[in-house]
Amino acid sequence: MNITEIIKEGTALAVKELYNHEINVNDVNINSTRKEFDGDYSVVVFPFTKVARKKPEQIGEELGKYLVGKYDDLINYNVIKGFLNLEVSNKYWNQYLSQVAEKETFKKPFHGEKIMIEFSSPNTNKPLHLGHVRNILLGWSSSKIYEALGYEVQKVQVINDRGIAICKSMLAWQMIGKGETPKEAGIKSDHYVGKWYVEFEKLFQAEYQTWQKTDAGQSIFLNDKKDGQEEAAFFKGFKNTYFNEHSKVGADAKAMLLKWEDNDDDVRSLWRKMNGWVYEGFDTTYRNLGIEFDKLYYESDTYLLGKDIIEDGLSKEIFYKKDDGSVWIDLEDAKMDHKLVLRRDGTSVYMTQDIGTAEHRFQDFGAKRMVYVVADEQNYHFKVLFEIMRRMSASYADGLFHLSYGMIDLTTGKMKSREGTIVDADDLMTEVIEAARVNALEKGGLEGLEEARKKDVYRKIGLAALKFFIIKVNAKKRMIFNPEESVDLQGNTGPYIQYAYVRIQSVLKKAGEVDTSIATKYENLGVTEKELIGQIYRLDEIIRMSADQFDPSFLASYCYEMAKTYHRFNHDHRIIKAESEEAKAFRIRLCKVTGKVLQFVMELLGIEMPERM
RNA sequence: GGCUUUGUAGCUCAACUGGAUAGAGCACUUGACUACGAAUCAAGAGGUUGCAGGUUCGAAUCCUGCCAAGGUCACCA
Repeated sequence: MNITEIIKEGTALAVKELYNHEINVNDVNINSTRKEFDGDYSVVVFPFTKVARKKPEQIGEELGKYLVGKYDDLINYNVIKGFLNLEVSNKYWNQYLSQVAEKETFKKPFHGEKIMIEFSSPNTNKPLHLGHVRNILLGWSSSKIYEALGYEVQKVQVINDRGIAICKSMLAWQMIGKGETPKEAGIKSDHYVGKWYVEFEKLFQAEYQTWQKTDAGQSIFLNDKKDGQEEAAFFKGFKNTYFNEHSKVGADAKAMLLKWEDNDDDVRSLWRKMNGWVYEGFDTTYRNLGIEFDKLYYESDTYLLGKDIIEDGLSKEIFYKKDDGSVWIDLEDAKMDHKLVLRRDGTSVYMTQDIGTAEHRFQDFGAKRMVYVVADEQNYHFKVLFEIMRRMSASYADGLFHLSYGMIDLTTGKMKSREGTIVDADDLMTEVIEAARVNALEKGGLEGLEEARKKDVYRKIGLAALKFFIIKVNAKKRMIFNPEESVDLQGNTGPYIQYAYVRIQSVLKKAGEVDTSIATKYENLGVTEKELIGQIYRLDEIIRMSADQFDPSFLASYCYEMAKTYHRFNHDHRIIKAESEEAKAFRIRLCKVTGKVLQFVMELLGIEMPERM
């Protein structure tokens, strides 16, 4: 049994014996003792004042005396206000360290449970951007965390490969692309398709502007405008209607979508060609980011799913049909609205697809837990979806989870494609790696290394800076992205943690073979040494917490704290020329374990460690 | 307007889920390389936790009401 459990159980036992009152072990409130006081763990004694009918200080004394008397590993106590500070023996810490040093891995063995995690989910008409990067890092990291807890994880990407958006790119390319390929244009292929999407918007805007001046445009403006509305404001709001009802290119794009749905050979082959370009580009981006998927779902395969489930639900009276033939669900008793699930022409909407896809995936993989990594703008959608699945009595309904994250803002405001402020994922990676290269050359720590390995280190450092910068922020919160800070290499950053690891490797290399078996004879543990072991001790707890809340940011601050303690330890103590052989053996062991933990946790965050930097 | 999320140092974020004097980094001011890597360490300054009430031995955290910002309320995805 580990020390925190001993303290909790001992306290519960003490309360029972001393005050004749039963309490739940988990209700014992303990935390790490603050630095300014003596001790390792503190028990909060206020909750016992009622049952003991004594002052907190007196209860603290009595509990402290009881615990220290009963358990050898607790060697001292003091009471300050309502807090009982307990000191754990050096022997305990030292033995704990030797146990951890024996471990081959911190990963838990497979226990049979499965979890599916969907993330990234791009559209094929545009390249990946900063928003996707946050999504991907959260999804990837959550996958790694659940794997570490012994789950079988299925990493899934849904590709939104159909719809009006990709038709716009296709149409523009067909109209003015003259059969050009991305290779001929010298542009990364997903960016190339994105370029035609932008070209379409230009064509459309030009057409729209011209139309606004025509008699037809003016008469609609004069008839439909609200009182006192400016012409520019009116036409801004009218854009969608214009696209759907008046636009030539809009009609062409819609016609193309219909042809696509009719399986028209020419349209389908153009669609396959251009999506192929996009996938090629995405693959490169994913590879550079260091991530991969186990399975891809294409919306073109799944967009018709779900209708049969709606029929089934209709017969069970979970849904109802309106006079016009459209199908709805009434969620008012769950404090939501009525929601459409089938159009009056019988075609599906977004919700229908998601209902069908959930069932489809469950049949594919059989995971009771399915996680959707999607930005918080879709909170309501998922709330509705999960409620519907519950009412359909899906066996996995309670295992559905929306990993909702806040969107990223820039220091200058929101990212908007129309204003050209979208931060592109490929550009971003190039920039951070370049910044890492410039910095590494300045520091000169890589001299003598061959060029290919140097490049690998630049990549690891740059990506660490970028990934850590994003992942250290609580997933649920909206965050502000400052490009300059994202390439910072000092302070609370990925490279700071990498540097701790590199220092460890350097020490271990210089030390050579050291017999660590005498480490447990070392008795005078210093403050930073104890602190470091105390942090190692918390690894499982932090992983558990990140998993439960689907938030890797806990692990990010955990490794930052640990790296920081290591740097201080490294500064305060001599390792290779320690004051005794026991001290040296102990510190080498501490270095090894710290290095292993740091590497393990950073891997859960999707960040690689360099051996030098 | 309904529902919902957020508001903490000049800036970017923490605070282990109700515990002790609210902590880090950046930026700013100092100090430490003839020490195992200075991408480091040590120190200084910086706060009415949006505001006002309430619950509690104890509130940044829970409740209520305001204020501000975001999201969402499509037969879009």
